[in-house]
Amino acid sequence: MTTPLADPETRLAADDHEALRLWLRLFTCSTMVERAIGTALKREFGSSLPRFDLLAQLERSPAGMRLGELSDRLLVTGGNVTFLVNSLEADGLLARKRAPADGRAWIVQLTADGRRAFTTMAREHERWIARLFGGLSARERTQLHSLLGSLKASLHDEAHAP
Amino acid sequence: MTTPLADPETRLAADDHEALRLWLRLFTCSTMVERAIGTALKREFGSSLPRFDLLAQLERSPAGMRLGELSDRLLVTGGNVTFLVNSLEADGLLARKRAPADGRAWIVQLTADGRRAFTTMAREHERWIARLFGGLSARERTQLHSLLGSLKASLHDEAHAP
DNA sequence: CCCGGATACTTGAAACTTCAAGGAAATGGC
DNA sequence: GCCATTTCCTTGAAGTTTCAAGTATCCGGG
Repeated sequence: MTTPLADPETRLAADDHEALRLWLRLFTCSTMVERAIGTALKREFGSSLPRFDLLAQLERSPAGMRLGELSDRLLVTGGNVTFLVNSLEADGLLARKRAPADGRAWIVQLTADGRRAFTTMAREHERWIARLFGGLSARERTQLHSLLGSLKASLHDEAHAP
Repeated sequence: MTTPLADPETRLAADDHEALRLWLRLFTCSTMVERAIGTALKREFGSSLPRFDLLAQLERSPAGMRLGELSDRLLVTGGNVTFLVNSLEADGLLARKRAPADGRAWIVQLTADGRRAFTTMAREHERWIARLFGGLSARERTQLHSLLGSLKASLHDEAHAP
């Protein structure tokens, strides 16, 4: 029997499988953390990860943010942002106001209640995250952060390439 | 000015933020890949990532698989598996049969159509994955795979700890 | 000014997901 | 054997997300 595993085609297939396993593992880790955090947010605060993430974006933007920008940052569709903003607005955690120079756009901004609610959740949230990633050493976390940075940059290029 | 950044409390807070940034990056990478693959699956085959993932599990288990096992592997609830299996069964891609020694359980298995459909999609899927992760060097992919392996193991411990 | 095309957001339908409750079957102690 | 408990799956309601289509507004060229 010859050495079938060394020919280019087979090697390419092997590379593909290797990337596939990498993706599967990335997906699993992300899902496990998502579920842990989502469950805890619901249990402790009756909230959810998407709601928390949206509030987190607003908290970083004291001047407020357009729905479209939220859509870009949260990596979800515009319709979903509308849904989430409506819900959070109904709960009094954020407020819409008209964009100054654009009659089509809205600016959303945390209310005092929203800031308070987010701060409370964020404190616990950080503890959960620190615990979930505490199984890795500081060095491992740094390496992982760096590698994911490269991946993110290359994914971004990829998305703008076609 | 003293060295406020070195006291234990501040250091802990800094660690928390560091873990938070790591989580944010992990989440972003995972979401970007998910959306790229999901969009392509819908565009090319009118399918979706959850459906593809379920078929992928079955393809690895020629003898078939219980719904509960699918639930564990896909990291989704039982109700969700029932929904997906019903849908894929209606499309003729998989078949239910009774579990031999357990009257409560079902075994689901790919049909010939299901295997054919999965194979077609999987070929393209691997290309997309290879392309999405192609921005990393082989060495980077290996390192990332290894670090995510550690994270996954520690998350698993964490989930069984309380 | 006005029109065609882009942009910002909303809407409604369908897909997906979770949760809680429930039916049927297995399991273990007695 | 029998009953309490657990396990496996299904169901129905509620919530979330996407997609495609629609409305209103802005922008640039004529």
